[in-house]
Amino acid sequence: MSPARVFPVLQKSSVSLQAAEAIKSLIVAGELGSGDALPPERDLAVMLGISRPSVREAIRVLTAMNVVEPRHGGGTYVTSLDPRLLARPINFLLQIAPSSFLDLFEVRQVLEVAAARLAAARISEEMLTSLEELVGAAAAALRQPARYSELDFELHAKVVEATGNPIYLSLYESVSDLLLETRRRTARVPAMRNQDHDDHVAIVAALRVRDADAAAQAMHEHLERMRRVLDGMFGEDERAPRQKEHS
Amino acid sequence: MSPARVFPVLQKSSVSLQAAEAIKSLIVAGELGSGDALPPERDLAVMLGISRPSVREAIRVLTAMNVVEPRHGGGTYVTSLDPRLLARPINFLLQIAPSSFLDLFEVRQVLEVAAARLAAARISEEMLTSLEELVGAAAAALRQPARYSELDFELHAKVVEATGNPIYLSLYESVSDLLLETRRRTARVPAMRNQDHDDHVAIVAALRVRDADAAAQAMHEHLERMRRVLDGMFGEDERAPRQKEHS
DNA sequence: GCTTGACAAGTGGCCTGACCACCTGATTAC
DNA sequence: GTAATCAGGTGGTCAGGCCACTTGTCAAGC
Repeated sequence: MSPARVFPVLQKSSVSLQAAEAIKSLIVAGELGSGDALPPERDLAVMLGISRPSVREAIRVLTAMNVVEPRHGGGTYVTSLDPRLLARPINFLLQIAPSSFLDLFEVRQVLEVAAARLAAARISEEMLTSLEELVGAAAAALRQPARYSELDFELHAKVVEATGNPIYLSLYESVSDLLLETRRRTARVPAMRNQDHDDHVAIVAALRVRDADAAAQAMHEHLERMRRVLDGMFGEDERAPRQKEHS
Repeated sequence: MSPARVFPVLQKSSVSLQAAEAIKSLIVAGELGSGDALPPERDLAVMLGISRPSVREAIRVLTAMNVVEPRHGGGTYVTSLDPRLLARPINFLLQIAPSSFLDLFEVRQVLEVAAARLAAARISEEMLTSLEELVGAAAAALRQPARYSELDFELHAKVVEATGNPIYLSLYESVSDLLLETRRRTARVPAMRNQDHDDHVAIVAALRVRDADAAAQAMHEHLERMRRVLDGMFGEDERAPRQKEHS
């Protein structure tokens, strides 16, 4: 028994992924920071002792992770490393998860209600005024479905943003992305927009006075109303929303 | 004003990243599933109208995301797509910003408290007995850190599973997997284990009588205790951890 | 003197073609 | 019938080249 322990590294990873790791660890070690330029691909290849195609694979991997950003003809640079950027690739996880709209909406509801509660304690003054401006703009756009829906979207995202938790935000963004179509459909009814707007006013008011329970409660009721509408649109039998329409 | 609107796509993305997206959408659409083989790189190049190096870049990106797994000489296959695997790449974020552990834990807390609430209403009799068995087994393992930690893990996952919402489960699994190391560290203290166990008993008891508020409350307090410990480990002053120590 | 234009070097984007290492299944030798 | 061998398919890597874009320089024009 005790099979390993002697074998040191066992690196089955490809050279390009090793190169990507090497660059990442330079960033972790602080040798490379936001905005810094990487050496040219050709130089990097020599430095790492590998070929240029392999270097390019490594850079592509880091590009897909939003760690690095190549500019055609102008070099490759470390991004802002904003946690919201780095956490983005989770989207794919949600896209793949077996799900129905109702399941997704339930997750959205949980995330947003909790976000309202957290935001009440942490929201900044700027964020608060910005929210109030959004509500004002929405009031003026009650008769323009597309415009209203845009503002609605922005408002909800801002509440989540106000939690100050970037991971939370990117999770919310992906859920909300997947629900985009359902949001468009509920926004089409004028009466619905009026109700929504009243709800928004209540939510922002609760945030203004930093009443966490009231904010959570208002958000809960707001989404509960929408859920009831969705329930009618996507009954039980509409599970598994992803399938081909032909063949 | 209104600058865009006319320009349709503006695809500045490289062909390899586009190819990666194309393959991903095949998976999302269900045309490609777990364990399926991708076409050989050479064929894929012809099919997508690009060169093999570009295809390889795309495959490398998907490999780094744990979506696909090439076997030298044996083809490239879609992985299990396990949420825990897909979430792994965020580790980089946790490395460059250790304070994100707190953000991540906050997400876990929100998910689990809400899960406890939902589970109280929906949990099945089998699930309930299974939970009670787990608590019993944990009581007997209070002096075996590794074993206890295993049971603890299983119990929490089961509560989330009892919501009946698969998205919840994959979100929870990925978050919890990323926090694995921190869980190991908090589980090392014997006194902590006793406290944890008492909390678990309370949670399961609340689920047994289907008291949603009590279950949520018990879960909240349980995690709140753990959060306080983590707060000490990754406190505020650990922000902005990346700088060079030499010039 | 200042601006403007063309030019050249540097750099990323992409491709062709080749060789090697590894796996698999069929064929062959025993 | 079994085992060794071999050939084809496939991923891993490299070399070298051409194109597109950016940037700085430098000369021509104002």
